Amino acid sequence: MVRIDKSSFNIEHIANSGQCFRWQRITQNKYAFVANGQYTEIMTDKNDILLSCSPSYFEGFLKDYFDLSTDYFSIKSNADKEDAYLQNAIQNFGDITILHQNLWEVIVSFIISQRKSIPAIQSCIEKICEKFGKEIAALSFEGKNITAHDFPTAEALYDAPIMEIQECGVGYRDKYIKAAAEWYLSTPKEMITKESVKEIFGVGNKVASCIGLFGLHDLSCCPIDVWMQRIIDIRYDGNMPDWMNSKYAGIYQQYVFMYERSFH
DNA sequence: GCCCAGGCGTCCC
DNA sequence: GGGACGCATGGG
Repeated sequence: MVRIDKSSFNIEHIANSGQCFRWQRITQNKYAFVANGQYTEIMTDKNDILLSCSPSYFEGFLKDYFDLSTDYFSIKSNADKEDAYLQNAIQNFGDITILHQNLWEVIVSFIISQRKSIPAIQSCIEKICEKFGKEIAALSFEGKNITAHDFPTAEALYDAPIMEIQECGVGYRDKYIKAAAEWYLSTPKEMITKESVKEIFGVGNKVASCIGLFGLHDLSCCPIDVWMQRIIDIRYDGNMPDWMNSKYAGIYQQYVFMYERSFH
């Protein structure tokens, strides 16, 4: 078990942020997620956060996954003080970090995300993992045996019959997923950029921007989805605010995304 | 049943 | 370059 300082981030906000789809609530203050081929439980305990893993796993993977080395405090302090809407978003959701997720998982997840609600995306991805992902075993905080499924590899989805992918509720995106697997397996890793992912059939500007932000950790990426468009139209009177073109646009976008959704 | 969801490809101008 | 349209499916 690992105990860390809570002040850096809010697990409930991260779980509901729409950047990751495999964080599931177990109880009031406890979540579980699968990342890096491992099942981990995470919970709040007074002023700390507890993790159901070894210290070496935390140092070797989770510390980076949670993006604990980025200085979010200064990024938030540098946000435009004149922009009341952005400041309110930071006040309410500024405890979200941008996770370092697996690139392949992000590509597939955001291909699926198009024209789907977040709960629908989550259940869809869970079905894909159960069907094509390797089974993994782990222990809960209480020492109970847990079985979960890793996110499927590109090879697994490349080999999967398209009908079986379709059975996971992906709808017309089945062919996009196949195309992504083929592209990913045939493209050298160092050639993958927020621009080059648009070569994938089914990946446009918005999904590419999400891949850049969540999969490549390019914090300047600012995905313009229906919510951002609504915010530009309603909160900024049709004019794109400066922060959307700033170095840390992706982080501010995340806070604003959550803030605006909290009103609906 | 109805509406909409962290869009995209295609067609047309 | 931009606007209209169809798209599979599931949650609320």
